[in-house]
Amino acid sequence: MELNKPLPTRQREVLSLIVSFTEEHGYPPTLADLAGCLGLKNRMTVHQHVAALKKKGLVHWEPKLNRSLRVLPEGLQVLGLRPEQVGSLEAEESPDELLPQARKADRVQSADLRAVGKDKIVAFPQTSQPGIPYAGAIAAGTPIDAALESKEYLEVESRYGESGCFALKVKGESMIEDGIFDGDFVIVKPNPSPNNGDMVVALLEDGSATLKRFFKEKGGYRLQPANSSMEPIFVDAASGLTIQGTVVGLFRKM
Amino acid sequence: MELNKPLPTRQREVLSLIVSFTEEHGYPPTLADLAGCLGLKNRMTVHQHVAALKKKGLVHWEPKLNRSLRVLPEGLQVLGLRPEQVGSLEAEESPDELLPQARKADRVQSADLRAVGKDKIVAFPQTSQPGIPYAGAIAAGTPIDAALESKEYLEVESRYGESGCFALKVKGESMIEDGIFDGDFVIVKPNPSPNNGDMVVALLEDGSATLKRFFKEKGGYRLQPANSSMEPIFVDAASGLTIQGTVVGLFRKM
DNA sequence: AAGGGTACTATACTTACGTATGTGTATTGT
DNA sequence: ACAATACACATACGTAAGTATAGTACCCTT
Repeated sequence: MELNKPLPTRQREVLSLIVSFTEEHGYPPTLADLAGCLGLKNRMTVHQHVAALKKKGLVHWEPKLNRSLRVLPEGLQVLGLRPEQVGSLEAEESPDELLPQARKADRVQSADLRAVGKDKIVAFPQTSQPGIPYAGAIAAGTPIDAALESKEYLEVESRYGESGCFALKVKGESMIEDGIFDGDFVIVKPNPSPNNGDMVVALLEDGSATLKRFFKEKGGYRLQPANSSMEPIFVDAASGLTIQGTVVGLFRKM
Repeated sequence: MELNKPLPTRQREVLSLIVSFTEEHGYPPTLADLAGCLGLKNRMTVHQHVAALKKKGLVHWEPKLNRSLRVLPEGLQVLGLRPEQVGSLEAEESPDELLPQARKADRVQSADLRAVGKDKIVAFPQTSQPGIPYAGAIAAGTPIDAALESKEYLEVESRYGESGCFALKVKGESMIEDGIFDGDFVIVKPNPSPNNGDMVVALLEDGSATLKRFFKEKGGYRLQPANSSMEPIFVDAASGLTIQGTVVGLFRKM
């Protein structure tokens, strides 16, 4: 079986060290450099580790070419780094020893877990994000490794956050047949005039808000759930139906 | 007496070549590399030129250290380039005035390191999106206007983009009963070891990728679609099943 | 008990790379 | 005419750096 194996500790350390060494010195390390930083007595050990990294497609390394070592985007991803963060002389911890680097990666991971386990909507300070790397269509064969070099990013917040959109958490099953489940978040764009068939957030007379599809009919409006066990709501044109916006996106955490 | 002498043609060419070579290859050139690019038959000629450049303080060049050649800011200035335009990997852009104050401070701090090592400064865009305003649960009455004052934000990219996650576009209907439709984006976290019942991106022997729920069973694995009209896939433990990651989020554009 | 992956060491190469030394030719400007 | 500078080439040498081969040891899982 070939389940995604975790990168061996030492290889991850080497990978991380290549990044920090290159950042610090402005040129890539030699095997001897790496060995020295790792406290190894022999270059061959590093040679083996780097060879493994190359085989896994995480680094670029031309045979017999001095200092040609380079960490590929895939490698940065393994370390939890973004390409934009590398190459800048940013606040990094001492690159000399390498254990802190390894722990740094662990820290990122645990931070992620903490966020996942936490309440769904959290506002915590964050550094800039261009987006989520987009790796291609899932049925298109073997996309991951090759596609992650892509510069495409799935942009969510930048697309919706800036145009007055807001998020709502969905309760209930009224739109289940449209693939919107209880607990999902819909991204709503304030919209004065929805089109027929748009999914809208409607505010009813009684003050309750509901998520339905909007249809204009003779003498009023029909709010149609996507759940065959539920009945549509008919609203008279004269009564107070307020459309708060149309649904332009959906987000679900698992 | 020592007024600005114009840089000799050939030296300027060498200087420019160092920049472009480094950008293109990701590592600095050797003297032989430069000689080759310049059509010279001998490394010594380049050696002289580079030595002259070093003497003029335009490049950093450590004696006997392979590929330690680097163009200093002064050199970039001579070429009419701005330091921000020169990136090691690919990041660039963001002129000085857009940098937040904090980042400028970081630069001052890195001035030490510059003397020791590098001077390449790559600024990256700071779009700083806090997220999508979260307005509450949709069934909770009349939330919108009041809730928009809320300081809560639905964070998407910051949560997933940083931890090595990537996005895949879903093709097909195999997970339709789990509310994942054709055209949706799943956010995948690279995961070495999925748990039973996790939704995973699996790479099958034939090279195709598929989105299924993962179950470990005696003697192998079951990849279960969420579509009653489709059959589960059984994979023998010995054969090549690669799990590329588990699905941790879903995003749909409408 | 056997096999495989990880991790490290040691010796001994071959090649890549920087450098010293020397020669030569134009083109400048005084 | 002379020196100074820019530019180029060749030979040769020493070291920096990558690599082949071989061996040890510690875990795992089967």
